[in-house]
Amino acid sequence: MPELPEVENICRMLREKIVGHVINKTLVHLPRIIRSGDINSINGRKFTDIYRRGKYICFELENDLMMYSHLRMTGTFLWKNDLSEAPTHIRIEFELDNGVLLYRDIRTFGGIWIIKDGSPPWKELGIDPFDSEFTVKGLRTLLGNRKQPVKQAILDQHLIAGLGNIYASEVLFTAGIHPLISSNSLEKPEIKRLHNAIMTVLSTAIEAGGTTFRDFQLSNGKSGAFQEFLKVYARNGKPCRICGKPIEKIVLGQRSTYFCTKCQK
DNA sequence: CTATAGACCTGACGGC
DNA sequence: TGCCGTCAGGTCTATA
Repeated sequence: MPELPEVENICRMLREKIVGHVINKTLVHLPRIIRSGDINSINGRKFTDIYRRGKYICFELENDLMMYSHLRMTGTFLWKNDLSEAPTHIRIEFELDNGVLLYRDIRTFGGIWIIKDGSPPWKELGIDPFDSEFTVKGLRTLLGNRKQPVKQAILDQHLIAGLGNIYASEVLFTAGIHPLISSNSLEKPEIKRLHNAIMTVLSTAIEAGGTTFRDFQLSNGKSGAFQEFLKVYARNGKPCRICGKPIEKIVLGQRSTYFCTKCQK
């Protein structure tokens, strides 16, 4: 499902379409997607901004009204000028004055929160890697407090918000760090490499339009391209792009984890 | 506090 | 063709 780069691309695409435009009508096909608030309270309101915090999408509307969304495994927002070719698995439709915003979600794990004058739906979301306060020193402090395997630590949204299962494996490969290494045993040079890898991998993935597996679609209905550049994720048994040794797959915290035993120590 | 398994869902794929 | 098990980009909750 969407991780930081995919969510960032969705926000960028939607910003051009929805900001400054009014929601005329909302159609809810699957009510349990709405986790809190009154969905109809957004009707007649204008979107004033859209941005991202970790993997959450934050839609800002007039009158201090916020709509938040988390896409979980299979959610996405699609933009259509009209519904002549309606996609499947549409759970919520937002009719704007200039087109239609669709919330699509196959497995229906995602959610939408409508919040008026209140706090966001998350509690204790970790630092976003693109926040200027995300520094090597800060990362060292975060990881120094955990003894769990570093792969699980960087997946923990309470520490860093945005990395998911694909990019966690990719980042550790780029940093040359073994996923099972205890988080608090990392030395300063490794933390620095890890910080650098997080920024490089995420930035590159964002520019590539994110990663597309199965039928994930960006808001323009298209796929990302980063799957072509993955170095370890879902490449078990295939040769490491650096040393040629077959990529290993293990299960860590019930999540598939991929790495090269030679390049990651 | 940690660590683990299960739950929430739908669909694609491989094996028999 | 069909049935069954496994797996999937995430996160929350219950249990030991």
